[in-house]
Amino acid sequence: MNLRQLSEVLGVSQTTISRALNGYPEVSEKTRQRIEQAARKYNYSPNRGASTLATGRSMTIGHVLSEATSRELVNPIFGDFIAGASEVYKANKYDMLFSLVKNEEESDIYNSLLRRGVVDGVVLQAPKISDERIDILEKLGIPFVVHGRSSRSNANYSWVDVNNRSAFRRATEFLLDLGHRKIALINGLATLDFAQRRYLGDCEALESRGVAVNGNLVKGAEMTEVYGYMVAKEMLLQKSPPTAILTASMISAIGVRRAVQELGLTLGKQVSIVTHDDELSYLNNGQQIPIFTATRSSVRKAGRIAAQMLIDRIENPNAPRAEMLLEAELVLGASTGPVQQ
Amino acid sequence: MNLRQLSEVLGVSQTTISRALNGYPEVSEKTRQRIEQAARKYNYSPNRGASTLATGRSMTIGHVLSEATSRELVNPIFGDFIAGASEVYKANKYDMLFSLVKNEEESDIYNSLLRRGVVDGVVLQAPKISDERIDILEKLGIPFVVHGRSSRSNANYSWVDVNNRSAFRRATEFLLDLGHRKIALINGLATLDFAQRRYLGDCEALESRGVAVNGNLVKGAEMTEVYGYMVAKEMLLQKSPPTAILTASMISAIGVRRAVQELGLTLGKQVSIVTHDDELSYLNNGQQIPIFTATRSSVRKAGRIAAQMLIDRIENPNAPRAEMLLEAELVLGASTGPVQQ
DNA sequence: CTAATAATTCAAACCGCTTTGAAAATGGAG
DNA sequence: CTCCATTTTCAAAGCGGTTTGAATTATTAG
Repeated sequence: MNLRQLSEVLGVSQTTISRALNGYPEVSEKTRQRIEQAARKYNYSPNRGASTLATGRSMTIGHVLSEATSRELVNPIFGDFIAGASEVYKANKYDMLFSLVKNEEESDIYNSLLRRGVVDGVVLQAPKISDERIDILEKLGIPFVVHGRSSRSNANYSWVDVNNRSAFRRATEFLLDLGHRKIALINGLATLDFAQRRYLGDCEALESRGVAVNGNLVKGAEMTEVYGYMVAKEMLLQKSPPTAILTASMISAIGVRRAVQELGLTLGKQVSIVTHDDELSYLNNGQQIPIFTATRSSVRKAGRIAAQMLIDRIENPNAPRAEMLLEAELVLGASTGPVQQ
Repeated sequence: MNLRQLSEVLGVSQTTISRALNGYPEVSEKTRQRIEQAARKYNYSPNRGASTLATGRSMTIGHVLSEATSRELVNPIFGDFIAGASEVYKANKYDMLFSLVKNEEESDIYNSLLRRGVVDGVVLQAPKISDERIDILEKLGIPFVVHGRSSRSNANYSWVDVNNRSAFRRATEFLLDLGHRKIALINGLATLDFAQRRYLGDCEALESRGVAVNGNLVKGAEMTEVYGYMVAKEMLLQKSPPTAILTASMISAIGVRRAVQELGLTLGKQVSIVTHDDELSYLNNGQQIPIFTATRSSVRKAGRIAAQMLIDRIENPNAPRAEMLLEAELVLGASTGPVQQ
C-alpha cells in the first residue's frame, strides 16, 4: 500500500496524509485520527527511498570500520559500542549502516557515502594520533562525531572520549603506592590515539615519582589474548622482570593472567595487573570482587553518547561542536597487591 | 553534481549516461569512455534514494539483533560474523544495515524494513529451537538466510550452520576415549538451536558408550566468562565433580579455566576442557599448541557464506533454497589429558 | 447576513534516478 | 544514391514521497 492508494481509499489528498502522519499542525485532530487508523489498518508506511529523495535526508548513520586500523581484526569493543549507539538511533528513528573498508578505500568511502546520500552523518572510531580521516570529513562538510580524539589534528570536531591519560596516570600511581617500581605497559597499537594517551598518563605518574620509564617494559599492538600472553611471558622471563603490568583491555589482561599462571606465579602476589575495562557485556569483570583491578568506563555508554551527539549535529547543523570526556573509575580487584621483596 | 547537471555539461541525455555507467550495451564504447571520465572528473555518483525509488532495490541487507535473544548482551561472535558478511556485501556493492530491536518489536521490524523498502533481504542470527521469526519472514516473502537452523520449523529456508551435533559428539567421544566418564557441558542458552544440537551430540556420544547423561552436569545460559566460571566452580565443588568440561565458547572456557586454577587444579590433569572455538579474531586459540582442545569453525567464514547465499537469493529469487553445513575440526590443545584416578 | 479571518484541504511541482518506446544517426546492400 | 536494418541517442513517464501556494471550508466580527 502506497500513499496514492491510501489517499484513494480514504478520499483524502496525499498532502493531508503526509502531514497527518508527520505531525504537522495544519491538519485537524479528527482527520489525523482517521488517517492514523487507516494507516495501521492497511499496513502503510512511507517508502524510504521516496522520502529520502523528497527530503534529502536518509535517516541513516554510517559506521565505518577500517581494516587498516584493525588488520583484519575486529575490535572486540565494536559490538558493545554500536549496541549503545543503536539504542539511541532507534529511539530517534535512525537506522545504522555499517561499512567495512580496506585501507586504500578508506578516504573514498566517506565521500561516496555522502555524495550518494546514503547517510546523514558518520561516527569515526579508533582514531589514530594523526588521522587524515578527520580532515577528510571536515572538508566534506558531513556531520560526524569521533569516538576518541586525534592529538595531532587541530580540526574542530565533536568527540566523546574516555580520559585515558588520567585513568592510566591513576592506575600507575596506585601501583606506585603499592611499592611497585617495575611497572610494564601492554598497550594497544602505538599509532592509535588512545594508546598514546594511556602511555603518557603512565609516564606522567612514573616521572612525578622519579621513576624512569623503561622502554623494555612498554609494548603495544592489537589487544588480543595471545599478544598479552606473549609479551607478558617475555617480560616476566627477563632478568629484571616487572612486578606489575598495566594492560589496555580485559582481553589482553586475560592473556597476561595466563602467562603469569603458566610461570607458577600468583596474581596479586608476585605480579599485579591493572587493566582497562570497557565493560563489554560478555566480559564482566567478576561479581562482588572484580577479578582485575581496573580503570573502568562503559564503551556502550560511549556509543550512546556519540550517537546522541551526532543526531544533534545533524538536526541542528550550526550548533557548536560538542565534546565529552568520560572519567574512568578505578575499581579495586583481586589482581593487585603490594610489591613483594 | 547530479545526473541532469552532468548531462548538461556533457551535452548527452540522462538516459545515455545512466546506461553508460550501469554497463548496458546500447551505448558505444567511445561515449562510455567519455562519460565515465566526466563522472570521475565531476565526482558524480548516482543518488541512492533516487535509484532505490526507480529500481525498487535498496542494495542494502539487514542484520537484526534482538535483545530478546541476547538479554542486553551483545553476542561476542557478532563482530566477526558481520565482518565476514561485510566483505561479501562490499564486493557485491551492497550495504549493511544493522538494527537492534527489543523483544516486542521483533516481529514488526522485518515487516517494517521490507514494507518501507529499506532492505532487500535480511540475515537471521541466533535462531531459537522454535523461532517464529522464520515463519514471519517466510510469510512476508522477503529473501532471507539463517545463520544456524531452527529444529522445530518446517519452513523451507536457506541456512548456513556448523554441524554442532557432530562436533560435540566427537568432542565427547574424544573425552570418553581419554577415560573420562563425568563430563560436564556448559552450554549456551537452552532455547537457542545450536545449544540444543550441541547437547544432543554430547548425549549421543555418552549413550553410545553406555554412560548415563547426568542432569547435574549440564547447564546453559549466556556464554560469558563469569557464567563459565560460576558454573564450573559449582560443579567442581560437588561431591562427585566432573573430570572434563565441554564449553560452548572460548569466552566461557576462559571462565572455566579461571575456576579450575582458583581451586588449585591443573588444566589437562585433574580437569580437561574442550571448547567450541569460533575463531574470533581477538581470541586466537594459542599459537603452535592450542590453549584449548577445541571444535573449531570460523564464524567469519560463516558470515561470508551467509552473505553470498542471501545475495544469490535476492538476485535470483526463484533459485532453489541453499543450505550449507560446515564441519568443525577437532584440534588438540593443552587443555585435555587422560582422566586421573 | 456579509465580510474578513482563520483553519483545513488540495492539486501540482519537485526530488534524481531508471527505463520504455520513439527518433535520429550510421552503415551496408542493391 | 536510395532504402532498409542496425546502432546509438533521446524525450518523457514513472517510482512514492514532501512541500508550496492556492482553493475551499469553517469561524468570527461587525
